[in-house]
Amino acid sequence: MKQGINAILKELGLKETPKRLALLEVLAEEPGFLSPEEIWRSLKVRFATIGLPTVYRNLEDLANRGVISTVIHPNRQLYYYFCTEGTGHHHHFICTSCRKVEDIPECTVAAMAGDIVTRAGGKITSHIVQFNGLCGDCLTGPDGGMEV
Amino acid sequence: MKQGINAILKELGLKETPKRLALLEVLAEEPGFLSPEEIWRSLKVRFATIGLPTVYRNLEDLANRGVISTVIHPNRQLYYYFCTEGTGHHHHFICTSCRKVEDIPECTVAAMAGDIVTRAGGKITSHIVQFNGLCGDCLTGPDGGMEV
DNA sequence: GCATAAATAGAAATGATTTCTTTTTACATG
DNA sequence: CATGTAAAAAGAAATCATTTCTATTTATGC
Repeated sequence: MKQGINAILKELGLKETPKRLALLEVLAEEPGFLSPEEIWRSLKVRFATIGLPTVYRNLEDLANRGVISTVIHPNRQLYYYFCTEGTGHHHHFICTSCRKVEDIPECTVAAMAGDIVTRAGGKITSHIVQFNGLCGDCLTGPDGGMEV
Repeated sequence: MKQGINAILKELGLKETPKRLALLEVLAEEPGFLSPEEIWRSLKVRFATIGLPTVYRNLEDLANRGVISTVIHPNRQLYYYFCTEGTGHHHHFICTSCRKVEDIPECTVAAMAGDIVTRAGGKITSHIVQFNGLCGDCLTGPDGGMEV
């Protein structure tokens, strides 16, 4: 597994720093999602000095490159998860109690809910389905997609 | 329209305060989504004294009761939108440029994207599809769904 | 080994959101 | 119409996740 991570970092042009590797190990060993602060606390056991900004920076970098994935919690905090499904874009079902993460195959939204319950046997309390982008006017208009 | 709002508030057991009514008017007249602070600035024109906490409190109350809906922006801020579709649960396509909000009917996720582009003529840059809930273990386990 | 760009520490700033306490107000009731 | 009461609001302050900044350190190619 460590070989795999090394190779991934090399591919992405990221340096193999001890802290970055440790951060990935922490995430890889955790079955559920973790908050930046939790990861930081875990890393402080191994490293006398490690700053929270370092954790945030690495998490953001790795998420942007698709190595790890983000979890939007109902409490609006950001959590991170090492997804074994690889870097392909897909969706998740998270348990807000034990933090387990299950992959969701593509299917009808309504059917998705039913499918999740069938396979995981749980209960869905809420879901977020939202598409972001530029509408036709903004795509072709004079200001051509300026972010607000 | 004002009659409608009055009736809605009465139904929900909310008092018809001038500021709450004005807040709803601001949202109703706005075609896109607004941030709490933008709403606050708009209301300060009409009210010499109105606190930002008042705006936050009202927005949260109204959203919890389904009168207005929330928009999760990629920047992780919370925006609000007066949805003319009524209180039924459905999904949105938001334009991050002009803030237009379009309703999404239920259909396949992949098809949804295509459908949105067909009807709105825009470009989808990202989307969030995430189900939240309790997995089977947590639902039936000893701690029976304690939130983490 | 050395140069260099990337990565980090540590402190500080940011900024959305919430909390707290006191005062005001809507409205049901008499 | 007066009034008691619980909801609503003001205003100030706190919270807290996240980001920014500058100086220092480190991984890696040559």
